Amino acid sequence: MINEFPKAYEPNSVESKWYKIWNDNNLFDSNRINSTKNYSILMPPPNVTGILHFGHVLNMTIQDMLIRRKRMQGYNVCWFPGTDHAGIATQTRVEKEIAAEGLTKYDLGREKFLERVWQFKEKYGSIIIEQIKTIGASCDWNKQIFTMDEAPSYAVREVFIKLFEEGLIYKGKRIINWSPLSQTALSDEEVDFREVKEHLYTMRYYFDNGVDYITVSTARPETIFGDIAIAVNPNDERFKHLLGQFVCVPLVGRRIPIIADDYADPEFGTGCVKITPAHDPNDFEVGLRHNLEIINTINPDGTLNEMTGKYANLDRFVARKQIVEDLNKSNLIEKTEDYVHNVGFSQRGGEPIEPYLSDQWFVSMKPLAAEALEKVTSGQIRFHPHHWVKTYEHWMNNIRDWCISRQLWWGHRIPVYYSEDGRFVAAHDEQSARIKLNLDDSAFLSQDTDVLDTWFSSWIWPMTTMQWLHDGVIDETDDMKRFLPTDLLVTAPDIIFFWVARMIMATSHFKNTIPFTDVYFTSLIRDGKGRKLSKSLGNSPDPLNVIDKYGADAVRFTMIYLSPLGLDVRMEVDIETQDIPSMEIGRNFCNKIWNAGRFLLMKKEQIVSDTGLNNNTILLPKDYSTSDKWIASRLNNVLKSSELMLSNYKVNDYSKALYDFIWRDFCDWYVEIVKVQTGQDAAPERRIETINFAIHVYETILQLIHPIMPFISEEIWHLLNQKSENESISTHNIADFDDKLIDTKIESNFMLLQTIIEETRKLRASKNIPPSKKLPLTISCKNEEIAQFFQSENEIVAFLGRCSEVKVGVNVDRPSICLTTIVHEIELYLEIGEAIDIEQEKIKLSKEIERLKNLIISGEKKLSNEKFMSNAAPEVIQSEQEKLASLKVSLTLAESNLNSL
RNA sequence: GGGCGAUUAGCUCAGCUGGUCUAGAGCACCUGCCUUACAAGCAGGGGGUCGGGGGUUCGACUCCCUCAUCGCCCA
Repeated sequence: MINEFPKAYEPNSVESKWYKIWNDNNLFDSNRINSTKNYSILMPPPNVTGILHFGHVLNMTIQDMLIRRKRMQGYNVCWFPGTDHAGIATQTRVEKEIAAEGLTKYDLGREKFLERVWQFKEKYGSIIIEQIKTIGASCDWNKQIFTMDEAPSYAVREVFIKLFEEGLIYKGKRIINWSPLSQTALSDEEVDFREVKEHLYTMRYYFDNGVDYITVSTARPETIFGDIAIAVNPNDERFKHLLGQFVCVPLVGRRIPIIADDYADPEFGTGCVKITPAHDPNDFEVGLRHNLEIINTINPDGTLNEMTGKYANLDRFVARKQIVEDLNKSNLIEKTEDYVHNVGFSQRGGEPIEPYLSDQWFVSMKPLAAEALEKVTSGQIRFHPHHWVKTYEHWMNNIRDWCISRQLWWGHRIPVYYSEDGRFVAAHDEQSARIKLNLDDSAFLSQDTDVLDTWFSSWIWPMTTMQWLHDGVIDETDDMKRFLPTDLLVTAPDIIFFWVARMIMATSHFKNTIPFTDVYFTSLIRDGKGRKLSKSLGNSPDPLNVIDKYGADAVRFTMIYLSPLGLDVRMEVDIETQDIPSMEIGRNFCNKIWNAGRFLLMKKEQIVSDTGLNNNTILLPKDYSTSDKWIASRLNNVLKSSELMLSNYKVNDYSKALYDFIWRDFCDWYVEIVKVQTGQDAAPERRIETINFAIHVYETILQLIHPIMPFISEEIWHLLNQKSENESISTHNIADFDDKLIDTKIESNFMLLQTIIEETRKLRASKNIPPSKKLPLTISCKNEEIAQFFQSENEIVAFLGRCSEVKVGVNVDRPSICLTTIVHEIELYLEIGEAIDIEQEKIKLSKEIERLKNLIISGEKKLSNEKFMSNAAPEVIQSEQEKLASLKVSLTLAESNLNSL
């Protein structure tokens, strides 16, 4: 058997082996068992053409942990996986691909181009899903959907039609965020504002007389061709007399009026502001109020158009330079100042967005927001960490309509049909559109050429994953009955508006329920310099390389261990070697767990061969030693707290609790003690029952770590049990904690034992005595009870303290040559068998006496403070009194030791 | 400008509703060890006036105010 238990854990082969077996055995199938308890999680769909990054790794691990935990608790679990079509990103990539062939999408035409995108999706679309599998994600793959699949597409159309008919979707000519690079509209959420250093130009707008002028400041002189008015504040006394007069737009020559509008801020610039309704959202509003003409002067690709004369076809920023130069030549610029202001950038392409006037489709958000806000503020949906509720509230209370149309080809085409007479209607197909429009079968219709924002299919994800409206009709599916609302959503906080908020809106509006009860916002992963790991910065190693190096379990564990709730994670990364050195935490932990298992199994084999007893009889609680009781108490504590931690999504605390319990309590202490308790001197039955008990505790440990480290726990579980591959640790319910086994008295007794052993080790270490040199130890106790305790644990102290013998007694005389220490009124005498440095010992003792005295003074001060005595809780006072008494005894002992030196 | 969060050992962080804290862990550093699994390990050590200031309290890393620095979100 030991041959099968190599000295070091080799994750790679183990991981690929088990994932295949799990999958083949339908372990992740949500119909695997028939339970009344359901638990489900919606996977945030990654982009179909994306590749795995560390954000995914953390996110997927958290989800998998909770899914696996519930699976081990007998729940009927379903983790809904899928991918989204990522409109702009995917289309851009395919455009690049065909550009390499010297083609544009217009050369191919819409249909041919879409064929290419589908080919691209077929080729690359499953990469990320396969990568997610290497992490060990236990999704129900039978339920995987893609946003462009037929069923969710049907639902998308149906949702559009419903909202259109309810009047919640409308078409309008608005200033929207235009991406010149992708040549499409974007929603407000897809724009990032950044401060940029530019210039503020103050230009002269001359009156008809050609002598007088007013000055107007702008950061965007290239938009003067669209100027249609100059606005001043109606209360601005400086300009009241000019209202109604006309000035001449520099370079352009157009005469425009001076109008009064509150939008003009007397404090800003000169107090006069040029109004360019086609190129600024605020100016657009002014234009509406004053019924001004709208002149568009920019092309969709960000170049100036024919309205700008000689500047036509120049890029907006090139044109700006040119125009400023020309204005200066004509002495039309009064001054140029440095100017820092916020500019919107496309999240996708990174270029400055252009406020652009165009016909777009919008979802009217205010009617949807009220209910969605209430779902969160009322606590029906809980956010973790809770502080995100404020951000959510703010967005909902200041919500603006959602621009959902995109001038792309890849995506769900807007299901709106126009008749020749200009009417339009939302419908699934031409035929039903004709019926709705009262047209005969032969009437010509054209479909809207735009597609919908990708998030328009994502916001109904909670329902489409459950096959809602997959045929446009079925409004309630079996999955919905079982799993809606789902239990948890795990996502990065940057998509709280894009996705979380809108899913809540959609589910509330269409199904009058919530999509999930809990939302966990994950940490952001940053490099050692605090920068977010990102592809564009090139500061992220490929997670697969890191997994290959350390194993998926190690990576999973480390990510969880380093990710506190609500805070970002910083990790040193090395791009050259594709390494994240801190992954050693998880790898070393795996190694520790592995070797503990290896040892227990070896030990059992040895005992079986020594005694001839080969059974699985486990020690009964009535026969537990102090140490057995202690580990049982610690184990049950961990079982209890892990349930509490996981049900509160404290996954980081969970990993820490396991790490400390397994490494410190189990390996450092209990396994060492097992070596004593199963030694040759022990009774054969006792030996086999004790090792079986230790293995039993260890198996529970495997169950505890399985959610975080599924592969290694499965592998060892099989090595221990010789189970068939069809069985899995994850289908055996995890043990419940037993409150009766949690014993604080035992734990404090054991702590005293630990302290004595540690003090003994410290004495040894202070003289650098190697562990091979065993020395006699005397434990001098203050009373018989404690002496008896140490007498009974004599062997353990001897083994762990590397002692040749341990003498225990009450107020034992100090041997003439020894190192001493006093702890909890107990004196330790370690005979090192050689002369000790008296002076050094005196210094040590004097320091100790000083320390004790200080503590005694502060304790006495506290206890003589009347206010403390009258205000503090009785148990606090009592513990202070006990502490003081104990300190005094220790002081006396230390002083007498010093005197005897 | 508004909101949220952070500031504890050289680094990364625990420390929840104030009193077992004489402030912990891991990494790094130093010392000693191939000791009944694990050197990816074991045993031990050094290192912090808990960002500054003020307040509440018998008592503050913990609560309040304020300032500073950093990060994120919204305008």
